[in-house]
Amino acid sequence: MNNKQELPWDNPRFRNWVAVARACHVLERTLAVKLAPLDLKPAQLDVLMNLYRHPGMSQHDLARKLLVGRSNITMLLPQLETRGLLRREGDEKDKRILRLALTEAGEALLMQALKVHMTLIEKAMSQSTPEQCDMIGEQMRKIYEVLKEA
Amino acid sequence: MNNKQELPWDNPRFRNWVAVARACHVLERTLAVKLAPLDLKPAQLDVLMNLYRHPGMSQHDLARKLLVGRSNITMLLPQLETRGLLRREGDEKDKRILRLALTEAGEALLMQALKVHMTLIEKAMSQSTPEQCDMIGEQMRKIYEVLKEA
DNA sequence: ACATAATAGTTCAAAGATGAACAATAAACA
DNA sequence: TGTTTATTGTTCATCTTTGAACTATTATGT
Repeated sequence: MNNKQELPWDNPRFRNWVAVARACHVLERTLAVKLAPLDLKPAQLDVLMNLYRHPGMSQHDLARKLLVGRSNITMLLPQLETRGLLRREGDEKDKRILRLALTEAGEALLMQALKVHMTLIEKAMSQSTPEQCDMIGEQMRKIYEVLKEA
Repeated sequence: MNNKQELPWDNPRFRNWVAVARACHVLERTLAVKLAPLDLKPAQLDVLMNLYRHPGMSQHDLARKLLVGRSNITMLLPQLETRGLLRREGDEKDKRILRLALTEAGEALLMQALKVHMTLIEKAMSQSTPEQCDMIGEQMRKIYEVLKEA
């Protein structure tokens, strides 16, 4: 009964992934701090970003994009809608669907927030050469594809 | 009044970091699902892993390692202690400190959980060559160092 | 057409995370 | 020594996140 399997910490893949997770975590926390002056949380920024790129999205689409439950979206949107950052209007053909879009104010705030986000990411990714950076992105997209339907 | 700054999505660093964040997110969610049979959450697994590698840690040390608040640890530990997975005993010299260590049961459960975790990470990181994998880890450790004191 | 199944969004209760205020203890320093 | 400052862990109120149950609407199949 020897359950001394090869310990994960000796495995490069394991150690390297842990580094990825830690970098992600610390960047997320830092982003939260930097966004505080705009009264915006990372999750809310994610919403604004997706609506900017995909106006007319449904809540269900948004939830899938953000990898969260639909109820999360339901709880998240009213905060932003009350602040006049986005609009929700029912679809003509399918009365179940609410189509989402940014307002002028939402777009303006997004631009400010993106500056903050971009600055932070620049600080992080400028550690790597452009080639390294692209390679990292490429591998991560592969990982996403492999795991998303698992 | 042209606030059409260069859009982040055109910036490789931005797009590639987004890929990192997405990969992290989906792996974390998948891990949560795979750990469910063991009645263990990713956050709890993080605790067990750290206690295995650093027995005798204080709660404060643990919180710093996990990048969370001390109160978070206070809320997290009783669940595991009640299940007999870890011990908390006061330090002799400094009566403020509680020293943490895994029990036999805790170590056994950790080994099972690590198998699950490792399988998942293998699946993710086997997309990359060993060289790519090491490079990714190296860059991520740099990012962590740059951001952790920001 | 009609019954059944699937989908979009909401509600609600439970669990998690966060930060400020607090008690106990230790360290620093006059 | 005695006073002040720091540190450790806890408590508590608040905010998020989550998943299951629910309503309303559309799609499917007979």
